[in-house]
Amino acid sequence: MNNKILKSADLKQTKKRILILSVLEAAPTALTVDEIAEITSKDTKMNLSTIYRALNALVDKNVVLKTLHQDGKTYFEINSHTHKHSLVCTICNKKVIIDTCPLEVLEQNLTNQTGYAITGHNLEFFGICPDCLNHMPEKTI
Amino acid sequence: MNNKILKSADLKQTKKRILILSVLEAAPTALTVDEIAEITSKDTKMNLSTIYRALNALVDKNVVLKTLHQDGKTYFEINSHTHKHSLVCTICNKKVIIDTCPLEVLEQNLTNQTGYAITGHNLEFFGICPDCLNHMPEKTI
DNA sequence: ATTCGTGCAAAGGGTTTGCACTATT
DNA sequence: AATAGTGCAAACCCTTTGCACGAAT
Repeated sequence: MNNKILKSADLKQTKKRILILSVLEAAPTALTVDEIAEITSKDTKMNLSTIYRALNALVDKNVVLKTLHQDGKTYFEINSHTHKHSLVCTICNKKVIIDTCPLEVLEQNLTNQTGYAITGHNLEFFGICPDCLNHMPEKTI
Repeated sequence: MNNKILKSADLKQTKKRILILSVLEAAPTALTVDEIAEITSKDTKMNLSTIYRALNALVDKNVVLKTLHQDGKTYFEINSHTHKHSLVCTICNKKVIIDTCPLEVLEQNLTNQTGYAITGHNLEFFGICPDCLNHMPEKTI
């Protein structure tokens, strides 16, 4: 199946790209290059530039989505076209997926008001997760 | 007035910090360090690290907000506490400010669902502005 | 006088790129 | 055989940091 994705994206089907795609497909959330490297390393060693290049090729083909998060790292995920956002703990980085996106309506309004053809958006929530709240000294809350 | 901000933030009132603050206050939108350097250079030369350090000190005091955008640059703006988002043209980077934030309601729901204490969010819209739409060859639309 | 801000140059982290080599088609 | 992918090391961009000097309290 990943073969099909690569074929229709006009990319050669290499073991490494197939592996990267399968990792992204199995992931419940967007991953960084380091995370992908960590996961794939159990299977094959590959250079970070290989991962970057494979991902960027897939991004160009619109198979994968690329988003820069507030932690300074770029996250990659399969473009499922069913669009989700996340809520990240600013202390431990634990992440929860939000599966409703309330922004489509707003986008239509924005188009009407600004004339922009809106092609996407990026939304991240920040907060402190229940665990970190519990382990936090009183005075810092 | 900027003196007051600095004083109440427990920061020494230097010409450079006062200048940086006045630039941020005059700006209609969040600025990068380069933009701030460009503007302030008409007045005083200052090292980029000075700007970074001044801004980060103000961020620590919650006077200034810091956000990493999808272009890989960090944007700074006065924390007006009246919270806004932007719509950025992916071609020419022209930016429109959106002054309604529809997310506070959503945040409350998220808190109930996840137990996270939500401390903020980051939202950027992307699109193509009317000018760029006009100058665009048909086939690329 | 003390404390903190600043300039400079160097380092840092994440990402990209040039080149020679290897694999896929 | 031709084309595209990969590893390696170096370069890149933006941001941060150490240190010596200078300015604000």
